[in-house]
Amino acid sequence: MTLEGRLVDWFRSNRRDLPWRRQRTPYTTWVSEIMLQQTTVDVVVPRFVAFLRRFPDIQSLASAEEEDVVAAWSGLGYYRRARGLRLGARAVVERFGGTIPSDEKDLLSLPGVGPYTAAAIRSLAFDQPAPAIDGNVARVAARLFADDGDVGKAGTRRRLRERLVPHVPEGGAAAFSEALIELGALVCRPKSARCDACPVADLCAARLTGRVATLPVRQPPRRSRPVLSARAWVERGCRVLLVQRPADASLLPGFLELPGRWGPAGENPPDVVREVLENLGFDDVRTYEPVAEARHAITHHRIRSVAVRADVVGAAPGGCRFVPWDEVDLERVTTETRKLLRSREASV
DNA sequence: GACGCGTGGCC
DNA sequence: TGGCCAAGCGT
Repeated sequence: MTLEGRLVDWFRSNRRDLPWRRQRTPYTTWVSEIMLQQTTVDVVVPRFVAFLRRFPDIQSLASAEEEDVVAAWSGLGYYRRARGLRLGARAVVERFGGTIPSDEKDLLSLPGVGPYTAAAIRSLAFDQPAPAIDGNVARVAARLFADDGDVGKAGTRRRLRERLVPHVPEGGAAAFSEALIELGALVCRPKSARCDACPVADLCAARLTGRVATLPVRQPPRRSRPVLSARAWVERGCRVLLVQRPADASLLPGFLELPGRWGPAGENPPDVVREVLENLGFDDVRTYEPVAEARHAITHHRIRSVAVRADVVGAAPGGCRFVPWDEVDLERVTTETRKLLRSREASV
């Protein structure tokens, strides 16, 4: 049987039951593909279901407030994706009469839709012969064709796509595209390729030349650096002091957090907290002992967060405010601060 | 083309 | 634990 025939057959009997496969529409495809960018399936599944409940169609998403869409994205990371999705929905309503386009150029004109997502929507939702090359498929194809180009480079991905396109079966573009993704996710794994379970192992050039373990080629990732994040824990009655990150911050714009800043690992948290509170405009800052600690990671940074209890005199200056505990909206708080709040809660 | 952008899980 | 990874995109 042909390569494509075996892949599609394998997919038919091995495909996972995932919510976006149950109701395959351009909208569900779009939302799920954006959520799945750099994000694992297990994390996405519950968030996808909740998001679809909250924004069941493109009109509801287009008319939603940005902060509500971002809140629905809470914990998924890469929040630009949420803002792009909402802007994209508005663009679809305004420019395409509310119908998600199937044309590649039209799709690429939507914010957050790049080569992968455009191909995914075209193939999965419209059955067009556009194999979607994500990390999984790049790995599968690099091994299948024994291509030793850097799969992180656009040129390599283009070449792999051109090698795959001739295999797209007539009337089976969606199954072919998704089968490649699924094979990469379930069988042709980065570390342990389960070639014994692979339907195309005997056609795989990497397998035939003993290079499965060394393909695909990719640039080594950058090293992560340790960071100390010192946070102020200021309570007043049943309220806690929070600041809102600037709307134009590149990292987590608009999110609420405990006042503080990142710094080198050697800094003294109480000193940093004092400095931060004084810079906010508070007088008579007193710091006490650390009350919560958490570990977090943001691309290339390993963060050790320490919350230091402090007292201040005077009203909250602009940009920060005392929020009643029962009104702290965890969906609008950074994950780092959420971890600190939870850690404190757990130890009380 | 390199870098910034989040997070959770796994070993 | 730290490194590595996961259905990328925008600049």
